[in-house]
Amino acid sequence: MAGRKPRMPVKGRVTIEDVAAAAGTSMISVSRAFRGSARLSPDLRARIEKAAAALGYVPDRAASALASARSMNVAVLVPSITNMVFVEMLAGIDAVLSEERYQIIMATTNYVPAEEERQLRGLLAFRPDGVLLTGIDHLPGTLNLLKTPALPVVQMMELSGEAGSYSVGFSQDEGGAAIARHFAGRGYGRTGFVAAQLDPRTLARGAGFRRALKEVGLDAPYELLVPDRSSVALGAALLDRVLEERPDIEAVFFCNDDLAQGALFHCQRRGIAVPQQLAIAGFNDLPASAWTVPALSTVATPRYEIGRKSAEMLLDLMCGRTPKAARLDLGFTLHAREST
Amino acid sequence: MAGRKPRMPVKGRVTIEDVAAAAGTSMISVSRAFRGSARLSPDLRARIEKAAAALGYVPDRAASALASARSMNVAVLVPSITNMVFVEMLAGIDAVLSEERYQIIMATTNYVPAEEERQLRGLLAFRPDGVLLTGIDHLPGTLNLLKTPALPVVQMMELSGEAGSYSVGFSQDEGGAAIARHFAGRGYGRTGFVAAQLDPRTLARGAGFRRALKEVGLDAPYELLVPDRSSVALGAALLDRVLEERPDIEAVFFCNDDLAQGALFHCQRRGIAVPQQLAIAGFNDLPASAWTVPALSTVATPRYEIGRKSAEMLLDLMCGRTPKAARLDLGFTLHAREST
DNA sequence: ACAAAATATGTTAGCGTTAACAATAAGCTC
DNA sequence: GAGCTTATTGTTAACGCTAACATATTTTGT
Repeated sequence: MAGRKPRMPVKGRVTIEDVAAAAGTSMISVSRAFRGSARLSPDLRARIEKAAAALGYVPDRAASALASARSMNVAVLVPSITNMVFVEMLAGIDAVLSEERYQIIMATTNYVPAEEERQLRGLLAFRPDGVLLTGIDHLPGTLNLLKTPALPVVQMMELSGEAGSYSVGFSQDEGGAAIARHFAGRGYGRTGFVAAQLDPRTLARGAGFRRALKEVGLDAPYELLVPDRSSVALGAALLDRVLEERPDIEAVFFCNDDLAQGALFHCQRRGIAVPQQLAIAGFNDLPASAWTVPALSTVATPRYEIGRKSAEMLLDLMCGRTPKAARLDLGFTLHAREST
Repeated sequence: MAGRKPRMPVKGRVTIEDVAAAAGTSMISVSRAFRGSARLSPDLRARIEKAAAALGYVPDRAASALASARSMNVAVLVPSITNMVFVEMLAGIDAVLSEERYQIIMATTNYVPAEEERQLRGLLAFRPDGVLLTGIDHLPGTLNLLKTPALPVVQMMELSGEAGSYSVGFSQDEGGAAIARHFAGRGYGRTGFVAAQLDPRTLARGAGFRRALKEVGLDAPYELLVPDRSSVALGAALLDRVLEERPDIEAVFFCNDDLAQGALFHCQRRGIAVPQQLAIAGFNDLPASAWTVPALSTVATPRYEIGRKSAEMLLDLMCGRTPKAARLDLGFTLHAREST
């Protein structure tokens, strides 16, 4: 009306309206055709599909999300994707969600709770229909962000005791305890626990290890905890420190396989016989751990299944269904191999 | 007007209008405050920020993208995130893009060109402002999808000869050749090339290896190529096949470090001395490769830098600037270690 | 002191899609 | 064949935000 300059049409963007015009129908029918479910005559559907293909139409999620109040996005927060454990978990999540046409919007927290909150805030701008968090320890602000729009949330890797919260994982504490009992069964008395990247799951493993040693009547372990990020290189370095401080140590539980592999290699290099002079155990069962020489004893964790089941639980919540259980324990498996 | 039932207000969603009301100002000022750049009086800005914080306002990217024709999303396609190489590349991309408030929307192609096209179509629904692709080989349909909206695209890991296309990477072919020359320098005459997951980059390494062997006057290598996904386990299995068919082989170039590590471990298990009885080289220099015993000879690839530089180049393109170069070669480094 | 320029804020109309209706055509019951 | 249901298609008004203007308000130059 008022003589405003019309906005420059964005070049080349094909909209639902263009498709409708080309197919000789209305926008809403095109919308229905693309969402599948609605009833359309096969004839109309075919015409629309042809027109859309010819024009190279790609639906706009932003517009769709705005209009429908469903984004078909799921926000996923993981500590790191340098760690294969979380990558495999993501693969499980994606396998389930992509089937239902949900898109994963992912961010990494670098194991820092404040970073989790910051990244979550960024992901919420995508108006996700649900959220998957790693672990059960979150800042109050993080939980607050999820409270106002009452977003469905599932926590992964650990089991929550909190009422009204959903979680899929296993007992990290029991995992550590399993290693302790294994050490006891092998007759190792002077043990150690070496950990890096002291996230809650790592600490829980240590706590379980300590507890179970006590339960079977063994001495408390020598402990070496450092805040650095785990790596094979760090495992080698920490092994040196352990042997310097406790030359008589018999068995060491490394909080994950990266460290354990590094220690294993370093023993080889230093000519320390594993397990005769020193037994080594890890955690997670990374793909290479079965193939090192000696093969690494470790606790295999079902992260792919955790990803799948978490996604399924979230799917239930997003569709308004009640999940069978609010807390799903998928357990773990001790693999006693050559290194112990 | 017509007595339509008003749409249920979506519960709990705080909009820019709510913030404006609470701060006693207009929507546009809130919008400006959140986008930073626009000029606002410090007083108004403070009031808006306070109101937004109190209400727990989170901007809606979908609405913003729709209104501004800029999504601040960048689509990234990688073959796999099980492969650490691409994870590190992603880290480089994210380091640069998150700085400029862009969000990465990522999908994996599983090394399948048709899957790349399918996933790209899904990502385009996010109306990304730019696209990062892995490799320079794409289906015609894939390129077509990117042509219509004239999206900025940068190709990563390989160098494109195509005019008008942008790429950041290194010569995979030359990487393979470097191993060949290294083998020649060490005096190995009977060589082999073992590859899995036959993507274009893997094949280029093989081609370079073959070419350079010829150049230095050595026999063509024994070759074992399988389509399976690379893994440590597969490396061990392939080593057996190599030794069965060519017991007199002196040096084997595995197309990546996963396979090479598996072969290394397997030699150890079978009591084959590396490098005395058999020399082994890999490709990529994974973190563990410097720590195995013997340490693995390999070609270190600058994937983190490739990620960074690709993102910077894309940033240039998205802002309408012309990148310094359309093709950026970041090279590679041969690490001759104990395994050769 | 007064126009000109710069700064700060507001108004309006979409962006591309879908929910909620409305309308029309076709099929069915008895 | 009237009255009802069902299947198919269309119309309109949002969704939450920002571009493009318009309108104060202040600063600057001379």
